[in-house]
Formats: sequence, structure tokens, C-alpha cells
Amino acid sequence: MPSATATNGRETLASIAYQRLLDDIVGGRLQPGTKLRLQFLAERYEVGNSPLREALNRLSANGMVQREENRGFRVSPASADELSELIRTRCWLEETALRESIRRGDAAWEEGVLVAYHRLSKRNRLSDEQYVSFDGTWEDLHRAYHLSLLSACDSSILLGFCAQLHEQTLRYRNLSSMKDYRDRHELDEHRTIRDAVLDRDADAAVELLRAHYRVTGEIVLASGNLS
Amino acid sequence: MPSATATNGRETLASIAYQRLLDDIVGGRLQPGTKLRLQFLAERYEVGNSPLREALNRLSANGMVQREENRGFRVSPASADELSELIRTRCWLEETALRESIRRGDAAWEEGVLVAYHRLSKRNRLSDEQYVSFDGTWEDLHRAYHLSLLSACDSSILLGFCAQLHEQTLRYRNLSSMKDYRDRHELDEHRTIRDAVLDRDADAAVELLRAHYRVTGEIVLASGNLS
DNA sequence: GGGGCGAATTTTAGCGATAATTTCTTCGGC
DNA sequence: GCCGAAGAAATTATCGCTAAAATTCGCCCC
Repeated sequence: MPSATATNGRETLASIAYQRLLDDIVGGRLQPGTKLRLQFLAERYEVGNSPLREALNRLSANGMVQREENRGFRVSPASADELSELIRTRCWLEETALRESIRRGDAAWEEGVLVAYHRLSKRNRLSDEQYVSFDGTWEDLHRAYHLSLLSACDSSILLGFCAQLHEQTLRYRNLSSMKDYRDRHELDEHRTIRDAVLDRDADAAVELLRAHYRVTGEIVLASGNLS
Repeated sequence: MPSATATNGRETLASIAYQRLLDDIVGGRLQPGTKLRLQFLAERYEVGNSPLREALNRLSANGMVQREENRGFRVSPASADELSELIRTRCWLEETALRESIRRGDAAWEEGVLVAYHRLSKRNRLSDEQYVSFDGTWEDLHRAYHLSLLSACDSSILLGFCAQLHEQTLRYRNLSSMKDYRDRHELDEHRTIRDAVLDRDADAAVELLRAHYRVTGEIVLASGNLS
């Protein structure tokens, strides 16, 4: 998330509530369209309604929840149309970022991509249980890998947008009934993208990345239960 | 603004505070870096601090204010670096949106562009007085015109991003001390862009639009007082 | 006497409880 | 069956309390 937040030591309850709400929405534990009643959330997260309202307002600004004046909040609806719009937009933005990243990236960037892929692949081979790491969940590594590809585009604004779109599409992935999407040749795709990027072959890298997103989208659309 | 807000009749104090805060920040009446003390804002806008906190949290999510844990809020700082990043990103995103818009736009879209330009030019000719004083109306027409160009891109997400960037750059324009901003041939530029767009000449339109933004950015950078 | 460190005071943000509007529901009348 | 009004529920806003941070003042050391 963009979060123009200079987290300074102690976390506020509002930020905790924000993070947990975001996790639950992206994780699909709060279904699209769900009415978010404050009383319910208050006992679910064990916080008062003041921090909750702050968290919900933040989420409403980046599209994760909808706010209706005087009628509270609900989880943003999910639809096949929005998913395809999401993927289309993501392809556009990441193409721009990736081309720029390939054009401008230095040695440190290359190493960052390499390391991010390495961590992801290691995590892929080992199951969640045996893999003990400080790096976080597979999703964290996956996100880190994709962002590392774009990280040399020299626009934190564009990176923020891409991160937002990543989160949104992740939500759709988690909503769909595709459980073992990792059994796909996703790691192969990630590797070929990495190679094209490190070869500085922008056209190939972009095409691979777009295909990567398109395929994921189609799988979600096919197996998902969306309106 | 993106605002996933289904404004439903009555406005809440939080939304009013949001709007007024946004106006004051974009209008430059709240300088970058200003500490936003709740007590000060409460008497300035005559609302309690709960709606204020909600407004500030929304603004923090789209980058207009910075939030520091346990230390409140402040107006996002403005720098020459950020401005050039802003313009660079805006050029990228609007190029994408404009090309797509030109490719997909139908007759209704063409007419929308035509009308938006007409309104803007009429307002332009009418009175320099109102043009200089930021009563908002000219800015509204200007924003509407630029968004109309992109409106057929068929991605409300991308449009939302572009609107956000528009607002950010508008803030920089208002922060700078460019007095003779109108002496530029802005209306000419808007007209030539319109013509290229209606001619479906994507390459020309994109180049004109990018030049439009680049020149504005350079003027702001030259006349502005940024760090 | 000047400067820097540390503790007490003041200020400010964060949070929860309660009151006030607004919306939704239900029941009665036409 | 439909419209309207009263009751119920939920959201929104105000206020006060607690805790954290910034400032000030005093003290000690140089």
C-alpha cells in the first residue's frame, strides 16, 4: 500500500485495525459487499469505534471499502468486469514501469531482482510449514518480487499505484476458488520474466509479464464465483 | 478524486471537512509541511475532531497529508523532485489513457471533448479577473476538459489515478508564484490538443499533451519557491 | 558565565463512552 | 395494496479522559 505513513515506533490502534481489516478483505475472509457494522468489527478486532472509523476511512480512499454517507461502510463489491478492468490497467501501468525500470536499472537493481526471485523460488519449493524465515508469507515474497522488477522506474508514485493494483488483484485471487494456483507453472513464469528482465529485453519481458497477468486473470475468472 | 463514495443526499461533517481541507491544501492556503493541529482545524472549520480525523485519514491515503504515528498530521511536503516525478508519471499515465481513449472513443466521447473545450474557452475569454482569482470554476472546467480527453479509455481506475495526479500538480501550480500564468498560450494548447484528438491522431495528441504538461511544470519550477 | 543534559510542565494526539441525527423497519390506517 | 407515521437500529458527532510527545525550566558540569 502507498501509505504515506512514517511509522514512528508505536503503532496506533487505528493502524492495527487498518492492517487487520485490509488483511481480512484481501484474504477474502470478509466477502465483497459485506456490511461492515462497527459493533461487529469492534468485537472482532477488540478496538473502539473511533480507531475503526479511521481505518475504514483510509480503506475507503484506496477503494477497498465503499463508504455511503450516513449509511456506513461495506466491503467493495467484486465483479468480473472490475477484475478485467483491473488486469487491463495493471498491464498498462506495469508495462510502463517495467520498461522504465529496464532502461534505468543499475547493478543494485539487478541484484535486487535476483534476490527477490531467489527467495520466492526457495519458498516455492519448500512447503509453508518447513520454511521458517523472516521474509514473511509466500504472498509477501511474491509481492516483493513483482515490485522489485519495477523498482528502478524512479517513480514512487507509479510504484504505489502498481502496489495498489497488486493488492486488488490479490483479493480476487483469494476470492476465487482456485486453491492451488501455485501448482501452476507460476515459478517458471517468474523465472522467464526474471531472465528477460536481466537480459534487458524489454519487449520480451513486457510480453511475458502481461501474459502472466492475463493467464492469472483468466483462471480466476473461470474458477471464481463472481457476479 | 477517486472517492469510492456514493454520496447519498445529506453530507456528513467529515465529508465537508475533507472537501474544505482538500481545497485549502490544493489552493495553497495550507502550506506544505504545515502541522495540522486538530484544535486549530476544529476552530477553522467549526467541526469537532472526530470528523476532522476522518477527513485527515482519507487525505493521508491519497497523499495530500502525511500521517505520523502518535504525532498527528501535516500537509505533505512539496519539492522540485516530487514535482518532476509527478509530471513524469502523469505523462506516462495520460499517454496510455489518451491513446486508448482515441482508439476506443465513440461519437458521444467526441462531443464530450468538444463541449468541455467549448466551456473552458468561453470561460477563458469571459474575464481575466475570474481567471486569475482561483474561484475554482475555471479549474473545474479545466479539470473536466482534461478528463474528458481520457474518459473513453474504459478504465475508471486509470481515470481515478489521472485525476489524483491532476489534483497534485494543481497544488504545485497554486503554490508557485506564477503570476503571468495566463499569458501563456494555454488556450491555444488546449485547442491544438483537442484538434489532434478529434482527428484521432494519437501520436500528435500525445506529444502535444506531454509538451503541455512539461511546459507547465517548467514554468512552475522556474517561478516557484520549492525546496 | 556559557552550554548542554535531564526532569517537570504543557501541549497535543489518541481513544472510548455517550448523545444526537439519520435511516431502516414495521405497523396501522385509508 | 399503498402510503404514512412511529419505533428501532445504526451511523455520526461531541466531549472528556488518558497517554504520549514537545517545550520549558532548572541544574550540573565545563
